[in-house]
Amino acid sequence: MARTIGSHSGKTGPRVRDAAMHLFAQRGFAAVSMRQIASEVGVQVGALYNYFPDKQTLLFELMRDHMLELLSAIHDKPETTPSSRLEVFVRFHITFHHKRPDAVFIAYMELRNLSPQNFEEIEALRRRYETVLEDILRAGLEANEFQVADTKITTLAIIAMLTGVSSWFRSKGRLSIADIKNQYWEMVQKSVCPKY
Amino acid sequence: MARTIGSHSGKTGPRVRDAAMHLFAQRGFAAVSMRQIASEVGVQVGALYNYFPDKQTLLFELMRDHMLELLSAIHDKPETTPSSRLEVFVRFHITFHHKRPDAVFIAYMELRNLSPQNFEEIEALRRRYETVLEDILRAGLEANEFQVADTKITTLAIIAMLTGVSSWFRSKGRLSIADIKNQYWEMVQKSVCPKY
DNA sequence: GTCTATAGAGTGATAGAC
DNA sequence: GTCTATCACTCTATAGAC
Repeated sequence: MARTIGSHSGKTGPRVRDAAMHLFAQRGFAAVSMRQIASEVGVQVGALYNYFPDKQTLLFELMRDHMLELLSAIHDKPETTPSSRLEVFVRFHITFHHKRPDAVFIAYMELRNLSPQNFEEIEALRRRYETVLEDILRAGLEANEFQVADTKITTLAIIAMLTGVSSWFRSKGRLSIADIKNQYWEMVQKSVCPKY
Repeated sequence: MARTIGSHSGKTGPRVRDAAMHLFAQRGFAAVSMRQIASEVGVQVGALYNYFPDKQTLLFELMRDHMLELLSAIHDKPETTPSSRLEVFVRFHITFHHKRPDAVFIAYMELRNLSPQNFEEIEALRRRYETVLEDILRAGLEANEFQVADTKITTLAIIAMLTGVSSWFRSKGRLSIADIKNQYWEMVQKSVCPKY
């Protein structure tokens, strides 16, 4: 939309981030120009540089904020049973990612467009998240509630499976997100169960 | 490498494809220029256009050939037991994808850089592959060998889990690809098992 | 089949007016 | 805080020489 000249009460920053998030998710970081972002927001390209020093930093901040939100939203309760902790994790992961399809897509697809230093920072956050799940699996292993050959591999396998939901789930589809959560929880539960 | 002037016995085509595959996988389609591909091969940019009409077609052909190879390599045997067919599928998927990390990466990451028409063609091939697994799950369900709530969801969940291996497996790592296959097969097997 | 040269458009980022 | 104008490149793709 065309805008008139002048200040607009400090709302441009969030609007730029929203527009960038959406465009990056849809077309990819490298394929989106600063002019396209500006046009989506309704400002000229020069105005964008009031909110970040360059395009790389914009990408980094979107990814970092997403990971920090993820980490601050997961609340594992080590005092409960491993099986219950695992169920909470599975349902949380699907819910959280389902609400932020653009951010999820960017976090998984644009890692290679980060500068080496920014990449390291995002990777560290991702590893922290994986550790939450791995701790649950280890606790279940020690309590003989789970049977897994290798907690690290199982962690990566479960996260890959759960995150995959974002790539195909459409809310107009045959199944509700509640159905999906139930089914994924059943699959995960069985996959870590001791063989009978 | 610098090259001298003249023809080079028809080997440039494959070399261009290899270079493009590697560069696209590493940096992303949109971030790689025709000049970078030419430089990697050791020719000037104009020479590339002897082998494809434009950059979009180059990407499409890489993806299409990968999917066709995948489809021609999977040999499901409907006359054997569902459990055996599933094991063959799991091991095949990991093996095939493990041997072609660049092609796998491109096939999953660059879908949005395809023109709508090319996208449809690749999607159709991907669905054909998914159907192989879904048929196995349906057979197992009918034979009461498997218990799955929804064969379509389970198909997508298993493929996401298996394909995830490519994103973290490094041959120098702690576990061999044979270990990985065994562990993934155990997880998949348990996840579709009837509850005891 | 490959080269050089170039057309024509687009890129990220900055300077200075308002 | 946003605008306009611009710098200095880079991009894909093509034409025509060899």
